[in-house]
Amino acid sequence: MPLRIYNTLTRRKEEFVPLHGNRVSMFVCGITPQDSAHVGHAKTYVAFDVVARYLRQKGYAVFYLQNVTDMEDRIIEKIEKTGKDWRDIVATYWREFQEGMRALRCDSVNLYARATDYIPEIIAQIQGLLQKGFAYVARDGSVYYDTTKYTDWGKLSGQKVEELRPGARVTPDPNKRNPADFALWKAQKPGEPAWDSPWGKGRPGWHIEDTAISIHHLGPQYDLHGSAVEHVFPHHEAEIAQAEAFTGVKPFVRTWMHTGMLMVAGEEMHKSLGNFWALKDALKVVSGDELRFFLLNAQYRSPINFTQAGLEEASAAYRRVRDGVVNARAAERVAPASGSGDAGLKAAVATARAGFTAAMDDDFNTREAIAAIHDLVSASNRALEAGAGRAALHETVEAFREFDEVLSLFSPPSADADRILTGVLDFLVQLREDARKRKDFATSDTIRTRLADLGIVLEDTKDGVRWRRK
RNA sequence: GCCCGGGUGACAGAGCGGCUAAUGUGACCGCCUGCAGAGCGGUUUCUUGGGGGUUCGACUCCCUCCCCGGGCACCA
Repeated sequence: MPLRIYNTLTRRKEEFVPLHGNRVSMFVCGITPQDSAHVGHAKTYVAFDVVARYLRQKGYAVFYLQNVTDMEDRIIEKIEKTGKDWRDIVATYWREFQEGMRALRCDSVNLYARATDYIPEIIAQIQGLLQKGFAYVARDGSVYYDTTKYTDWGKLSGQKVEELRPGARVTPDPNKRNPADFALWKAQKPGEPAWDSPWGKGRPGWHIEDTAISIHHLGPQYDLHGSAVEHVFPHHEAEIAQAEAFTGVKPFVRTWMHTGMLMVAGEEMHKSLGNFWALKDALKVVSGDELRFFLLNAQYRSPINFTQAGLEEASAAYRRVRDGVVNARAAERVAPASGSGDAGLKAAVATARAGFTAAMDDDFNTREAIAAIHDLVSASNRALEAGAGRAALHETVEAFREFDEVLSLFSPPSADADRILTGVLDFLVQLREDARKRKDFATSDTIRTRLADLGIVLEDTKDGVRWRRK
């Protein structure tokens, strides 16, 4: 079955066909490290992590590029507020972002490209736009894109220039010829970090780094560009205008993907609303795996409401799935050759695989994919009660592994650590079993209590004792 | 005002032209159990925002109204 992706450019789900054979180039707008990353960032990057993983599982050679806006207005504001060097600000929040990404298992990006490492490419692109007449130099040495010269302006967002309300949220820059124009290069103001350019000292505008970086690495046309919906206009509109004017190749990007917003208690998350959730604070309330599950428990284009109740529900559902997987793995180790639950379990594996693939092929519907996993967990639990054989359990465990290759929710963090832990626990479980046989419940309960304190839960079943992380 | 999304059981959230409308959470009952936990079985609740239309048939397509979220020129 072909993979279909909702393309913001055409407002339809389209069959995904890469430009160059099985190679896929994808670019996702990265962060500006000027403050703590928040749960909204997490939602977007978890979504695209899964996109990259699924494409790779389908056999595509994916190059996933993400930029880092390490010089921008908000960083300058931060300099003014804190008096710190911009490099320190960037380094601090970048480290924090990476820690967050690690906790969320987002590790599929091939290259994080920093804007300030691409000043020559940015300048070259601005020069090209000036030569082709799509840009002009203002009196202060800033360079602006002339949106009146670009006839496709608005094709991504469906906006018409004349219907927009200039200054609805931001005061128009007086240097611009038209309010729609946007800065390609910003002239230095006293004390600001700056780089040399043909127009004097200054720094890149917000939109130009993305096209300079992505065209440099991915070429004048590529497969996927992702970000959150809030960026459709003006940011992505500006990118299209820059790239297509500069290279003459249309469309700049074949498929534009946009994630839905994260809301807090039904409202947009904003510092000013006092409902801001930094990723690092959220990770104090839930584990990275639980948060990842929570975020994937909705299709990526849907908005998600970040609430305590929602998190608790996701944690409960997450544990059910994880424990089901852990129990199937444990049972496989000790399973007999065959069992009465085998036929049903094998059928359930086939159904779950088909369901998972169909869901993911339909615009990365992780919610439905998770439903398929739930079904297999139920079937596996049932089979465990009825008695399941090694082969059927192996297939089940293998299916879970395949699903986890994409969703990355419950694979153990380290195979080696897991092996040692398994050995130690097997030993303790044996000691406890001996005590129970002697009816020495004081000893057996002490072992269980102490392990529980350490976050390991022991469960007695008719097939023996199972353990799992709390 | 204009441009996008969306409104489905107690809650979260799929399905988007045709079988009793997934799945999970919650609640309740039962089974299992030294105790506990998890699991299993069962029950609980939706005719799909309102109205109109197309069709043999619509949650699913079209029109209209209401409501919610996002964007409207430097937010992932």
